Amino acid sequence: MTPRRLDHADTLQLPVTGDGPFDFLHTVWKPSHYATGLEAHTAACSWRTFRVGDLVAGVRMQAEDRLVIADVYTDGDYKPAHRDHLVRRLTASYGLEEDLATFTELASAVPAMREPLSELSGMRQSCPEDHFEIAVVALLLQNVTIARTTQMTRNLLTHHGQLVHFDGITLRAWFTPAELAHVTPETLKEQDRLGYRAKTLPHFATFFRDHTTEDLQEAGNLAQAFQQIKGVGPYTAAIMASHASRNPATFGLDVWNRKILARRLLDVDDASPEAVMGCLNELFPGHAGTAGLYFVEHKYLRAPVTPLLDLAGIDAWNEALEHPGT
DNA sequence: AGCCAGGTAATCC
DNA sequence: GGATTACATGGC
Repeated sequence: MTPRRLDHADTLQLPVTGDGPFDFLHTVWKPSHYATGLEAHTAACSWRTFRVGDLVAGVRMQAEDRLVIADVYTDGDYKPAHRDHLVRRLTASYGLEEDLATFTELASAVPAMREPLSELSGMRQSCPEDHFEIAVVALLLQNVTIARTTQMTRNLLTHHGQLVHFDGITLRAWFTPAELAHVTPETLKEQDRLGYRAKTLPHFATFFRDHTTEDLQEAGNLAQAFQQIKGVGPYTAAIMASHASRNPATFGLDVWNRKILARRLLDVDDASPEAVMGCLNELFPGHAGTAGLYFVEHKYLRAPVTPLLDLAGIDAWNEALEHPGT
Protein backbone atom coordinates (compact mmCIF):
# COMPACT_ATOMS: atom_id res chain seq x y z
CA MET A 1 0.00 0.00 0.00
CA THR A 2 1.69 3.20 -1.18
CA PRO A 3 0.35 6.19 0.72
CA ARG A 4 -0.72 9.33 -1.06
CA ARG A 5 1.80 12.16 -0.56
CA LEU A 6 0.54 15.40 0.97
CA ASP A 7 2.36 18.71 0.42
CA HIS A 8 2.82 21.55 2.88
CA ALA A 9 0.05 24.08 2.32
CA ASP A 10 -0.25 26.29 5.38
CA THR A 11 0.88 27.11 8.90
CA LEU A 12 -1.76 28.04 11.48
CA GLN A 13 -1.13 29.72 14.80
CA LEU A 14 -3.84 28.87 17.29
CA PRO A 15 -3.80 30.70 20.62
CA VAL A 16 -5.18 29.01 23.73
CA THR A 17 -7.66 31.62 24.90
CA GLY A 18 -9.72 29.62 27.41
CA ASP A 19 -9.18 30.17 31.11
CA GLY A 20 -7.28 27.69 33.21
CA PRO A 21 -4.04 25.74 32.70
CA PHE A 22 -3.06 24.13 29.38
CA ASP A 23 -1.35 20.74 28.98
CA PHE A 24 -0.64 20.27 25.26
CA LEU A 25 0.61 16.68 25.39
CA HIS A 26 -2.34 15.22 27.30
CA THR A 27 -4.79 17.33 25.35
CA VAL A 28 -3.76 15.91 21.98
CA TRP A 29 -2.69 12.42 23.15
CA LYS A 30 -5.00 10.36 25.36
CA PRO A 31 -3.36 7.39 27.14
CA SER A 32 -6.64 5.42 27.15
CA HIS A 33 -7.40 5.72 23.42
CA TYR A 34 -7.10 2.61 21.27
CA ALA A 35 -4.95 2.55 18.12
CA THR A 36 -6.71 3.78 14.99
CA GLY A 37 -3.79 4.79 12.77
CA LEU A 38 -5.47 8.19 12.37
CA GLU A 39 -2.99 9.91 14.66
CA ALA A 40 0.55 9.55 16.05
CA HIS A 41 2.33 11.32 18.87
CA THR A 42 5.78 11.93 20.30
CA ALA A 43 6.34 13.82 23.54
CA ALA A 44 6.65 17.11 21.65
CA CYS A 45 4.78 16.59 18.41
CA SER A 46 1.43 15.33 17.25
CA TRP A 47 0.24 14.25 13.76
CA ARG A 48 -3.39 13.79 12.76
CA THR A 49 -5.51 13.60 9.62
CA PHE A 50 -8.78 15.44 8.96
CA ARG A 51 -11.36 15.18 6.22
CA VAL A 52 -12.65 18.56 5.08
CA GLY A 53 -15.22 17.47 2.55
CA ASP A 54 -13.31 15.87 -0.33
CA LEU A 55 -10.01 17.32 0.87
CA VAL A 56 -7.64 15.19 2.96
CA ALA A 57 -5.52 17.24 5.36
CA GLY A 58 -2.57 16.09 7.43
CA VAL A 59 -1.71 18.26 10.40
CA ARG A 60 1.48 18.38 12.47
CA MET A 61 0.99 20.18 15.79
CA GLN A 62 3.44 21.54 18.32
CA ALA A 63 2.98 23.97 21.19
CA GLU A 64 4.93 26.96 22.43
CA ASP A 65 3.46 27.77 25.81
CA ARG A 66 -0.15 28.78 25.05
CA LEU A 67 0.22 28.84 21.28
CA VAL A 68 -0.47 25.77 19.13
CA ILE A 69 1.39 25.79 15.81
CA ALA A 70 -0.26 23.61 13.18
CA ASP A 71 1.41 22.83 9.87
CA VAL A 72 -1.12 21.74 7.26
CA TYR A 73 -0.38 19.31 4.42
CA THR A 74 -2.88 18.56 1.62
CA ASP A 75 -3.14 16.89 -1.77
CA GLY A 76 -3.76 20.19 -3.52
CA ASP A 77 -6.59 22.65 -4.16
CA TYR A 78 -6.24 24.22 -0.71
CA LYS A 79 -8.51 27.27 -0.46
CA PRO A 80 -9.14 30.01 2.11
CA ALA A 81 -12.39 28.27 3.07
CA HIS A 82 -10.35 25.19 3.97
CA ARG A 83 -8.10 27.31 6.17
CA ASP A 84 -11.11 28.81 7.96
CA HIS A 85 -12.61 25.38 8.47
CA LEU A 86 -9.38 23.95 9.87
CA VAL A 87 -8.83 26.86 12.26
CA ARG A 88 -12.31 26.33 13.69
CA ARG A 89 -12.01 22.54 13.61
CA LEU A 90 -8.68 22.40 15.43
CA THR A 91 -9.65 25.06 17.96
CA ALA A 92 -12.85 23.20 18.79
CA SER A 93 -11.38 19.68 18.63
CA TYR A 94 -8.89 20.40 21.38
CA GLY A 95 -10.94 22.89 23.40
CA LEU A 96 -8.49 25.76 22.98
CA GLU A 97 -11.18 28.35 23.77
CA GLU A 98 -12.78 26.43 26.61
CA ASP A 99 -12.78 27.47 30.24
CA LEU A 100 -11.04 24.86 32.38
CA ALA A 101 -10.76 27.07 35.47
CA THR A 102 -14.22 26.18 36.81
CA PHE A 103 -13.57 22.45 36.60
CA THR A 104 -10.07 22.80 38.04
CA GLU A 105 -11.41 24.67 41.04
CA LEU A 106 -14.20 22.14 41.56
CA ALA A 107 -11.72 19.27 41.25
CA SER A 108 -9.26 20.67 43.76
CA ALA A 109 -11.89 20.18 46.48
CA VAL A 110 -12.40 16.46 45.75
CA PRO A 111 -9.82 14.13 47.41
CA ALA A 112 -10.30 11.35 44.81
CA MET A 113 -9.35 13.84 42.10
CA ARG A 114 -6.14 14.99 43.77
CA GLU A 115 -3.76 12.72 41.86
CA PRO A 116 -5.41 12.94 38.42
CA LEU A 117 -5.48 16.72 38.74
CA SER A 118 -1.87 17.04 39.82
CA GLU A 119 -0.67 14.93 36.87
CA LEU A 120 -3.11 16.03 34.18
CA SER A 121 -3.99 19.61 35.09
CA GLY A 122 -4.63 21.55 31.88
CA MET A 123 -5.74 18.52 29.87
CA ARG A 124 -8.74 19.23 27.66
CA GLN A 125 -11.16 16.88 25.95
CA SER A 126 -9.83 15.83 22.55
CA CYS A 127 -12.14 15.01 19.69
CA PRO A 128 -10.65 15.51 16.23
CA GLU A 129 -13.52 13.35 14.95
CA ASP A 130 -16.65 15.05 13.68
CA HIS A 131 -20.13 13.78 14.67
CA PHE A 132 -20.17 11.10 11.99
CA GLU A 133 -16.68 9.86 12.74
CA ILE A 134 -17.14 9.73 16.52
CA ALA A 135 -20.48 7.94 16.05
CA VAL A 136 -18.67 5.28 14.01
CA VAL A 137 -16.05 4.90 16.75
CA ALA A 138 -18.76 4.55 19.40
CA LEU A 139 -20.61 2.00 17.24
CA LEU A 140 -17.44 -0.07 16.98
CA LEU A 141 -17.05 0.04 20.78
CA GLN A 142 -20.51 -1.39 21.43
CA ASN A 143 -20.51 -4.74 23.20
CA VAL A 144 -17.09 -5.95 21.98
CA THR A 145 -13.54 -6.14 23.29
CA ILE A 146 -11.08 -3.42 22.30
CA ALA A 147 -9.20 -6.00 20.26
CA ARG A 148 -12.26 -6.42 18.05
CA THR A 149 -12.96 -2.68 17.97
CA THR A 150 -9.40 -2.20 16.74
CA GLN A 151 -9.81 -4.94 14.13
CA MET A 152 -13.06 -3.49 12.77
CA THR A 153 -11.60 0.04 12.72
CA ARG A 154 -8.57 -1.19 10.80
CA ASN A 155 -10.75 -3.05 8.31
CA LEU A 156 -13.01 -0.07 7.65
CA LEU A 157 -10.20 2.47 7.30
CA THR A 158 -8.08 0.14 5.15
CA HIS A 159 -10.89 -0.77 2.77
CA HIS A 160 -12.84 2.50 2.62
CA GLY A 161 -10.53 5.22 3.97
CA GLN A 162 -7.16 6.44 2.73
CA LEU A 163 -3.49 6.15 3.53
CA VAL A 164 -1.46 9.38 3.42
CA HIS A 165 2.14 10.40 4.04
CA PHE A 166 3.31 13.85 5.14
CA ASP A 167 6.08 15.35 7.27
CA GLY A 168 7.74 11.93 7.51
CA ILE A 169 4.71 10.12 8.99
CA THR A 170 2.19 7.75 7.42
CA LEU A 171 -1.38 7.86 8.73
CA ARG A 172 -4.82 6.60 7.87
CA ALA A 173 -7.61 9.04 7.05
CA TRP A 174 -11.38 8.70 7.46
CA PHE A 175 -13.92 8.05 4.70
CA THR A 176 -16.72 10.58 4.33
CA PRO A 177 -20.40 9.66 4.87
CA ALA A 178 -20.99 9.91 1.09
CA GLU A 179 -18.09 7.55 0.40
CA LEU A 180 -19.27 4.99 2.96
CA ALA A 181 -22.86 5.17 1.72
CA HIS A 182 -21.75 3.27 -1.40
CA VAL A 183 -20.62 0.24 0.63
CA THR A 184 -23.17 -2.58 0.95
CA PRO A 185 -24.09 -4.27 4.26
CA GLU A 186 -22.83 -7.54 2.78
CA THR A 187 -19.36 -6.06 2.28
CA LEU A 188 -19.37 -4.55 5.76
CA LYS A 189 -20.28 -7.92 7.24
CA GLU A 190 -18.13 -10.29 5.21
CA GLN A 191 -15.10 -8.19 4.27
CA ASP A 192 -14.95 -5.83 7.26
CA ARG A 193 -16.16 -8.37 9.88
CA LEU A 194 -18.63 -5.92 11.42
CA GLY A 195 -21.16 -8.51 12.61
CA TYR A 196 -24.59 -7.05 13.30
CA ARG A 197 -23.17 -3.53 12.99
CA ALA A 198 -23.09 -4.13 9.23
CA LYS A 199 -26.82 -3.41 9.26
CA THR A 200 -26.65 -0.18 11.28
CA LEU A 201 -23.52 1.51 9.90
CA PRO A 202 -25.22 2.32 6.55
CA HIS A 203 -27.84 4.30 8.53
CA PHE A 204 -25.02 6.42 9.98
CA ALA A 205 -23.60 7.07 6.48
CA THR A 206 -26.88 8.12 4.90
CA PHE A 207 -27.93 10.22 7.90
CA PHE A 208 -24.73 12.26 7.90
CA ARG A 209 -24.63 12.43 4.10
CA ASP A 210 -28.08 14.05 4.21
CA HIS A 211 -27.87 16.10 7.44
CA THR A 212 -25.29 18.70 8.43
CA THR A 213 -23.91 19.01 11.91
CA GLU A 214 -25.71 22.34 12.19
CA ASP A 215 -29.04 20.51 11.78
CA LEU A 216 -28.19 18.46 14.83
CA GLN A 217 -26.99 21.33 17.00
CA GLU A 218 -30.30 23.12 16.42
CA ALA A 219 -32.21 20.28 18.06
CA GLY A 220 -33.18 21.20 21.60
CA ASN A 221 -32.31 17.83 23.04
CA LEU A 222 -29.07 16.61 21.49
CA ALA A 223 -29.15 13.14 22.99
CA GLN A 224 -32.67 12.61 21.69
CA ALA A 225 -31.79 13.94 18.22
CA PHE A 226 -28.84 11.56 17.90
CA GLN A 227 -30.93 8.57 18.94
CA GLN A 228 -33.14 8.95 15.88
CA ILE A 229 -30.31 7.21 14.06
CA LYS A 230 -30.70 3.43 14.06
CA GLY A 231 -27.89 1.96 16.12
CA VAL A 232 -27.45 5.05 18.27
CA GLY A 233 -28.63 4.47 21.83
CA PRO A 234 -27.96 6.33 25.10
CA TYR A 235 -24.25 5.46 25.15
CA THR A 236 -23.37 6.45 21.58
CA ALA A 237 -25.52 9.60 21.86
CA ALA A 238 -23.67 10.58 25.03
CA ILE A 239 -20.30 10.07 23.33
CA MET A 240 -21.45 12.30 20.48
CA ALA A 241 -22.71 14.98 22.88
CA SER A 242 -19.73 14.94 25.22
CA HIS A 243 -17.02 14.57 22.57
CA ALA A 244 -18.16 16.06 19.24
CA SER A 245 -20.60 18.59 20.72
CA ARG A 246 -18.24 19.12 23.67
CA ASN A 247 -20.89 19.24 26.38
CA PRO A 248 -18.80 18.96 29.57
CA ALA A 249 -21.82 17.86 31.64
CA THR A 250 -22.40 14.69 29.59
CA PHE A 251 -20.52 11.44 30.21
CA GLY A 252 -20.92 8.25 28.17
CA LEU A 253 -20.96 5.53 30.79
CA ASP A 254 -20.08 1.98 29.71
CA VAL A 255 -19.05 -1.17 31.56
CA TRP A 256 -15.38 -0.24 31.20
CA ASN A 257 -15.37 3.29 32.62
CA ARG A 258 -18.13 2.39 35.08
CA LYS A 259 -15.70 0.06 36.87
CA ILE A 260 -12.93 2.67 36.80
CA LEU A 261 -15.24 5.28 38.37
CA ALA A 262 -16.71 2.84 40.89
CA ARG A 263 -13.19 2.13 42.11
CA ARG A 264 -12.19 5.79 42.38
CA LEU A 265 -15.45 7.26 43.67
CA LEU A 266 -17.07 4.46 45.68
CA ASP A 267 -14.10 2.24 46.60
CA VAL A 268 -15.76 -0.85 45.08
CA ASP A 269 -15.00 -2.94 42.00
CA ASP A 270 -18.31 -2.16 40.33
CA ALA A 271 -21.58 -0.34 41.00
CA SER A 272 -24.86 0.46 39.28
CA PRO A 273 -24.89 3.11 36.56
CA GLU A 274 -27.22 5.19 38.75
CA ALA A 275 -24.85 5.07 41.72
CA VAL A 276 -21.81 6.00 39.62
CA MET A 277 -23.47 8.81 37.68
CA GLY A 278 -25.17 10.14 40.79
CA CYS A 279 -21.85 10.47 42.55
CA LEU A 280 -20.11 11.98 39.54
CA ASN A 281 -22.85 14.59 39.06
CA GLU A 282 -22.95 15.44 42.73
CA LEU A 283 -19.20 16.02 43.00
CA PHE A 284 -18.81 17.74 39.64
CA PRO A 285 -22.10 19.47 38.79
CA GLY A 286 -22.05 20.54 35.15
CA HIS A 287 -18.64 18.91 34.63
CA ALA A 288 -19.27 15.17 34.94
CA GLY A 289 -17.77 14.55 31.50
CA THR A 290 -14.56 16.41 32.25
CA ALA A 291 -14.25 14.66 35.61
CA GLY A 292 -14.79 11.24 34.04
CA LEU A 293 -12.14 12.07 31.45
CA TYR A 294 -9.57 12.87 34.14
CA PHE A 295 -10.26 9.68 36.11
CA VAL A 296 -10.04 7.46 33.02
CA GLU A 297 -6.92 9.04 31.52
CA HIS A 298 -5.15 8.98 34.87
CA LYS A 299 -5.88 5.27 35.16
CA TYR A 300 -3.99 4.67 31.87
CA LEU A 301 -1.24 7.26 32.30
CA ARG A 302 1.34 4.74 33.57
CA ALA A 303 0.37 2.06 31.05
CA PRO A 304 -0.96 3.77 27.92
CA VAL A 305 -2.95 1.73 25.39
CA THR A 306 -0.90 3.33 22.58
CA PRO A 307 2.41 4.61 23.97
CA LEU A 308 4.15 7.71 22.70
CA LEU A 309 6.57 7.21 19.80
CA ASP A 310 10.21 8.18 19.79
CA LEU A 311 12.01 9.06 16.55
CA ALA A 312 13.08 5.47 15.92
CA GLY A 313 9.54 4.30 16.52
CA ILE A 314 8.26 6.35 13.60
CA ASP A 315 10.00 4.15 11.03
CA ALA A 316 8.42 1.03 12.50
CA TRP A 317 5.05 2.83 12.62
CA ASN A 318 5.26 3.77 8.92
CA GLU A 319 6.34 0.26 7.98
CA ALA A 320 3.42 -1.32 9.85
CA LEU A 321 0.88 0.86 8.05
CA GLU A 322 2.41 0.62 4.58
CA HIS A 323 3.24 -3.11 4.67
CA PRO A 324 0.80 -4.75 7.09
CA GLY A 325 1.36 -8.40 7.94
CA THR A 326 5.02 -8.48 6.92
C1' DA B 1 -18.45 -25.34 25.38
C1' DG B 2 -19.87 -21.31 27.31
C1' DC B 3 -19.27 -16.70 28.66
C1' DC B 4 -18.19 -12.11 28.02
C1' DA B 5 -16.80 -7.74 25.58
C1' DG B 6 -15.90 0.28 26.44
C1' DG B 7 -24.75 -1.50 23.75
C1' DT B 8 -29.08 -1.40 21.09
C1' DA B 9 -33.65 -2.63 19.36
C1' DA B 10 -37.43 -5.59 19.60
C1' DT B 11 -40.53 -7.81 22.31
C1' DC B 12 -42.56 -8.99 26.17
C1' DC B 13 -45.83 -7.99 30.41
C1' DG C 1 -42.91 2.02 31.38
C1' DG C 2 -39.49 -1.27 32.97
C1' DA C 3 -37.56 -5.93 32.54
C1' DT C 4 -35.76 -9.65 29.33
C1' DT C 5 -33.61 -11.37 24.92
C1' DA C 6 -31.34 -11.77 20.41
C1' DC C 7 -27.85 -9.81 17.96
C1' DA C 8 -22.23 -11.21 15.21
C1' DT C 9 -17.81 -12.07 16.26
C1' DG C 10 -13.55 -13.55 18.46
C1' DG C 11 -10.74 -14.60 22.46
C1' DC C 12 -10.09 -17.11 26.60
